[in-house]
Amino acid sequence: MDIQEALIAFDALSQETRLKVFRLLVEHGTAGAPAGKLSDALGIPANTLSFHLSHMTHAGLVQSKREGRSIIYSANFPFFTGLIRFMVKDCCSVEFASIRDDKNTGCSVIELADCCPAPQTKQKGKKS
Amino acid sequence: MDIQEALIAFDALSQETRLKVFRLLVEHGTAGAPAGKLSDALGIPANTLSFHLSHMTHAGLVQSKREGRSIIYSANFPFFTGLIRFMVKDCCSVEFASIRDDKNTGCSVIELADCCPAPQTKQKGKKS
DNA sequence: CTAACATTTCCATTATTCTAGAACTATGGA
DNA sequence: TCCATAGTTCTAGAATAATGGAAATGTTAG
Repeated sequence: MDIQEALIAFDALSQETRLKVFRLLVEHGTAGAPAGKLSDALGIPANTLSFHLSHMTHAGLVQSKREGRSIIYSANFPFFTGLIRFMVKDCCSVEFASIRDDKNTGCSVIELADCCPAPQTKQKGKKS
Repeated sequence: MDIQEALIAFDALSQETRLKVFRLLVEHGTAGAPAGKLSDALGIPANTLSFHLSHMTHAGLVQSKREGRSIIYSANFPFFTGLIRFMVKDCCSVEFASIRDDKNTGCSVIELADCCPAPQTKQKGKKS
């Protein structure tokens, strides 16, 4: 993920209808849901939704496949986690968000500092 | 962080100048940098930058304080990590991104699945 | 082939956002 | 006080994005 891709991804997520669509698709998991179902669920005209879905597809956030008369949309999870990785690596400071790869699980492990307005009473193992 | 806040945050990050400003501020850490320095560094007219900084401040991404004649802007790291938390908790599936609190360190620990295009039967080796 | 269906494309309208010149406000120094 | 410096606000035009009606496309069933 480079800065230009991230920009387009943020843009896709910065509109209420699109963010709602994305969250709805997340609920439907990798199986996804047909455009009409999303349109019904959100009460948005099919053509308007189609515009937003196309926007999100272009951004990389969702993908689609035809299944009979329907077109099934689904969230592109690897892309979304890629965006999170970009935010941690390239838009934050290691003091607040660090990332490392866990060789055993093959996962990226992110630690977010719990730097809240009201610091905990114990808080002894704090670095920094 | 609720959906409305996240929307405004994504909007703030979805514009090239603003994302560049944020990344620049991240480099300056908690100390931050005066508006003029950002303006010079990015080659953007002061008034245009001011418009974007105000946008970002309203979103919660940055904060400012006056210091003599300068106004020092800095990244709001807790807010930004809050946005990452929101993305993991409320915009993703546990299969791809999980989050838990580490009682010892007081940090949130996120695990991002290394979900590659070709899901092998077993994947012990790391691939980049 | 025709009809019904699911979705997209085309188009015009409306709304929002970006940009930068000019004017304005706030601060510190002589 | 007057001046220079540092930023912000006002303003309006240009550019971009969102919306939904109507028409077009692609798919399946009869």
